[in-house]
Amino acid sequence: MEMYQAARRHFGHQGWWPGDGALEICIGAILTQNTNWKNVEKAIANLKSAGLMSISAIHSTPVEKLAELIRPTGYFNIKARRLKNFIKHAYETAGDDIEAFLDKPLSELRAELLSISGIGRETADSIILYAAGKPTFVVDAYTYRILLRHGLISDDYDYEMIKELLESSLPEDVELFNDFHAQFVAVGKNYCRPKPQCKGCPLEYLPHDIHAGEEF
DNA sequence: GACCAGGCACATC
DNA sequence: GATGTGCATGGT
Repeated sequence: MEMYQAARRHFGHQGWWPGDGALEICIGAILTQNTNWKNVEKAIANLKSAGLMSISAIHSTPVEKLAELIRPTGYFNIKARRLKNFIKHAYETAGDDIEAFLDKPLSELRAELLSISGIGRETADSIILYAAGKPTFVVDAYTYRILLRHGLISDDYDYEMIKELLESSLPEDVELFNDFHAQFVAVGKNYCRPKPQCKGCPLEYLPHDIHAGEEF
């Protein structure tokens, strides 16, 4: 919590997800896999201008055409398939109604998303938190790196362990989970690079010797 | 030119 | 279960 407050003082409220509507958030979550968000924005703009911002429209579009439109995100062939997989599942279970698709208990939705090829844990949690508005903590490469550098986890922590640590250390609150993850990304982009460049990091005064599992 | 970016599935041991 | 590899564009 202390870490969140320090970041928030520096960056302010982030107001994520940068996207418009639940379906666009789901699409963005898939397209941003291992990819800069700027490239995702271009791809989403391409989809929009092609009139492909509904489940049914994407469902009836050939995967080759989707691949061409999302080219800027990299991995475009595989991501086109992943997007189709997600859309096919949503279409078959909820038709054109993304809200209806997302409207189910968190654990059920998570299991369903994870069963789709191309939706892993981070993508599933991003969809659950930012599109469905349910309290799950999104762990990403920045989260791992920042917690590691602060000695809050060891390098053998996997995704579920980090998620558990954060969720058990914080009040279960959608707004908090939402903005905290956004703060992790803001800190990570600006200060916590793979090659350490921690100068000026708003978290740098925080103690680095706290042991994992303790409140912070 | 090297390195990085809000991962994931699959092969192999 | 852990480790390695392919996927690919665009910015610094």
